[in-house]
Amino acid sequence: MVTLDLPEKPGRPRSERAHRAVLEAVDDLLVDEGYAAMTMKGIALRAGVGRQTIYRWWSTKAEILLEACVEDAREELHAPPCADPSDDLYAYLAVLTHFLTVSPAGLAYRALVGEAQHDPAVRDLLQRADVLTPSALAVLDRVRTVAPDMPENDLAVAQLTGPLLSRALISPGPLSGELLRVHAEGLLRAWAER
Amino acid sequence: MVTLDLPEKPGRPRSERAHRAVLEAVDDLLVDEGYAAMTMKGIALRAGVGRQTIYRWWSTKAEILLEACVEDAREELHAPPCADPSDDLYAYLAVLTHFLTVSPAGLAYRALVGEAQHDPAVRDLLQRADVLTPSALAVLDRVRTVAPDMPENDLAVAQLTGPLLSRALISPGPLSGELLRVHAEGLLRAWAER
Amino acid sequence: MVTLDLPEKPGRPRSERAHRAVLEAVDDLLVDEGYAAMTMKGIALRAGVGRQTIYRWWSTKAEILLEACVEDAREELHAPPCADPSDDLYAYLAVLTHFLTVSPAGLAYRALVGEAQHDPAVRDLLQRADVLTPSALAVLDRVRTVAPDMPENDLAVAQLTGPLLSRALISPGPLSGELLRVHAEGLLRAWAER
Amino acid sequence: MVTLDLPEKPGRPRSERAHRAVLEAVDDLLVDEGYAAMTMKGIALRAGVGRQTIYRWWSTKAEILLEACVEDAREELHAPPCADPSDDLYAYLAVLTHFLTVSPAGLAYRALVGEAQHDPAVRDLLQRADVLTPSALAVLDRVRTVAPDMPENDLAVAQLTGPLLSRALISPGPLSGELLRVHAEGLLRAWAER
DNA sequence: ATTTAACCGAGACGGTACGTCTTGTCTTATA
DNA sequence: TATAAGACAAGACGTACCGTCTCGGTTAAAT
Repeated sequence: MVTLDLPEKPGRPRSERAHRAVLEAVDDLLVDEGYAAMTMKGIALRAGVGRQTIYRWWSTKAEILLEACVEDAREELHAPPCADPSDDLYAYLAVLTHFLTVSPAGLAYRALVGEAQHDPAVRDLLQRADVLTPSALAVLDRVRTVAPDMPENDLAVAQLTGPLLSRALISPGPLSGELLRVHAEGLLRAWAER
Repeated sequence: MVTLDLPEKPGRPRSERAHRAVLEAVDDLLVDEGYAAMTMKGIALRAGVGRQTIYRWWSTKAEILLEACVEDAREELHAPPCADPSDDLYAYLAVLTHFLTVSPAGLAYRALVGEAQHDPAVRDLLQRADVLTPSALAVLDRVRTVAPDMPENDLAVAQLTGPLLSRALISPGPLSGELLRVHAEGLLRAWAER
Repeated sequence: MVTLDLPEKPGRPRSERAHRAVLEAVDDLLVDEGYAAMTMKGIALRAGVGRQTIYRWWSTKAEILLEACVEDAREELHAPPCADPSDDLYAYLAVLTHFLTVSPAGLAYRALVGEAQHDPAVRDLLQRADVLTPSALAVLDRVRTVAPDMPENDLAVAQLTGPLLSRALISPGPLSGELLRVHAEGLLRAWAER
Repeated sequence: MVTLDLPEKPGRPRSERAHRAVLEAVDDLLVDEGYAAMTMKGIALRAGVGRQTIYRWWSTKAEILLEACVEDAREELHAPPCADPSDDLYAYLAVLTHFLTVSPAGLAYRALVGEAQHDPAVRDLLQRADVLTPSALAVLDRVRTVAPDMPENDLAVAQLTGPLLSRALISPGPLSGELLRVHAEGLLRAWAER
């Protein structure tokens, strides 16, 4: 019998423990202390990890944030399809609001959007790995049949998610569920056959 | 006859020159170097002003930014009323897009929104002195007569401005004029009598 | 008859109140807060005087200190002559020790000597207006008849005052009265006919 | 067999290069620019060292000065014993004068004495680590046999070194060699059997 | 009685040093 | 060779004081 060893590199292998610890430390710090207090030193300390280890695997704080939120985001932004288009949109708006205003992953996402305003590199990073768009497109595709006048994706996504996102970025509380329902129905009327 | 002298306090009066210089330096630095490179030291140097002079009149960088954009914003976001509601909305969306994507004042505003994600104090500041809402409400009031189903201000403002703002914060280019027109008409349909 | 009016300058004359207030503020601050906390700003505040008023009459903090101690020093360092040379020297050493270790004027003098180590201009000032030498020379002149081998003034003054001054500058407490007596008698033996 | 490993703490060890560089920079700056111009920033720059590195190992400028002079002082203040007591005292007075008026280490010492007049903490520091006393005591011990009436160390050291120190702190030039000889012989007469 | 000029207090001005903080790199010993 | 610990150079931070300037107001001699 032949043993099929993977051609492992020499030396000590990457510590998955350290990897996870960093991502969790970022989430924790973000929730406990806020973004401003979240320094590289602090992350390393909280994670029980050497500072150099962080720089070895991520170039910038933004990359850590992105990795810290992107997986959770995919999961949290999945709304189960509903038969009724209004319900479908509403369900999505509800999970989106939850993500943006409650979830630690959403907190990381907002921090990332914030950093993007200060640093073009982060802006690029955020555009290449957009967190919201795929889930929004999935919903739009489902309701497209009953929304024949839906504009091109660019605008439709902005109309769907923009009000919630800008609200989450600027105002203190989330839009109420009732208003989310109003928004969903407004979109359907706007996109209905003329 | 009684002379009504103002009870001016003693001491050298505040230098309006220094005040203006700081606000202009902030705008210039933001455009030339970007937010990340905009340090207090740099502002003081660019303005030809002592560092303490800045701290005397503003507590934080955010306060300078706010003052640097709030006046320009009021002016730039004023769209002349149009007879046709669609034109009215469209005209506003056009100046808003210009503000958010081209104007230095809009650049300052976006930097401020960014900082608000990192610092709760800035978030409060931004909520108390919101830059976009007043101009948006002015337009909404004008079209309200032909939009009987317009929801409460909170949501209506978000529907009107949110797609443009979130777009400006995340994506590289502005929405085209054509899409702005589509957005305006969509809003009117959404808000039309059922 | 010719009137010999002083050619007084026009304008408001110098305020003697402010002059006194500054000198007293310096003494008070030195005693209450210590030299390090004695800033120009603090002196002006304590004296209830404008900052510019201080700079109008004194160029440096050292000049204020000098004026604050030089008069008191002349008075405090006057020891009444004694018939016995040993008593004469001892009496002077006693008032000198008191001046150097207890008197506010001596505190100012030590502060000045300290500043002289950091600033050549203060060193010059101190050399031109030496505070200790005149009083020391007065005593030396009185005992010279019974001290035929007293060296030239330069060294004799240093031998008389140096041990006390250096002690006051470096060590915590003053030399005891007993030791002052021993020092006085040692000097007389050193200066006695060989 | 038991290995006696030192329980070294982990992490990068202190850089001896930086340590030396700071001490040398202090000496250089003191000689080149004077104490007043010797800032922490300047020391760091001259030494090619981060500012924090200085604060990591020394609390105050005074501690740096002390370390910068204390080793040199020990070396420079060592006068080889002479058979003749007068020669012995004279040799010490000569090296002491050289230290106080010419040597960079002496310059640092004088700056330290100056700072001690402004800051009680420096005064304490200087008392605990007195620079002159040990060398003076060494000489006094050697001549004690021919100076039976030498007073207690406190006063004897002050009589020996005080005139030179106070002279160095206040007057421009050093005492001449001739006067040093006179001083030495005066001390021996003062301390001779009555 | 006005005018004039130097004085006075208060306090803002442009600078600069302070001591602390964070960043990204480096240098150890250990695993 | 990856790791945790931690020292390193660099430089921004907000505070304090420096000496100058700019006010409105006061005081007294010269008009």
